Amino acid sequence: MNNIFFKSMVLKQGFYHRNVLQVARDLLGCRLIVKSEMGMVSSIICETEAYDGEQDLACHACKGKTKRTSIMYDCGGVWYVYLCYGMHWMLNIVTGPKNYPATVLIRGTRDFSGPGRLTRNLGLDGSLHGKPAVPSSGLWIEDIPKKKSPEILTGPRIGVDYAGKEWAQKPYRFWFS
DNA sequence: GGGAGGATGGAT
DNA sequence: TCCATCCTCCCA
Repeated sequence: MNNIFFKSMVLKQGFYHRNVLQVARDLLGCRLIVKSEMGMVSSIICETEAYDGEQDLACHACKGKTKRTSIMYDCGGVWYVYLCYGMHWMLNIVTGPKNYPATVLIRGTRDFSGPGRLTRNLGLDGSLHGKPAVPSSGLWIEDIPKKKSPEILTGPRIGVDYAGKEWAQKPYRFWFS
């Protein structure tokens, strides 16, 4: 059965308090849900990237805690949204325990490819920054029971060559086959 | 206060 | 390959 209203479950905050690589994997196949005055829209997450702590030179927190990155030091389960190239909103979910800056970038869903187009099409922007991923915030994620585990592929993250060979090449991008 | 550059995407 | 477009961060 594919009855999402019957079987889907809002991801608990504890889901996000785990290792960022595990969260990035487990988010694949989950349903991202937006609720606004326009109604409710959802799409299955099919591509993510992990950014793992201050030692990760591709992670914004590699320069330490700043005004922009301070939200990454919160406990997992809140949205980290920032503007890229002056026009694209990037949607990330903070993961891990408090004071460990790690996030998962939601790069694409079944209906929208690319992190910039995803947010544009879903009408998401910086107003969500810092809010928790729960229904009352208007943006949250639900799990969908799967009959079998999907085959997950990994590869280097996109657009982070500046981070140096070691970190740019780590297989921190996850997507479906 | 200035300047460089960026977790993109669309046009050329 | 180029570039729109603007926020953040670093440096002076």
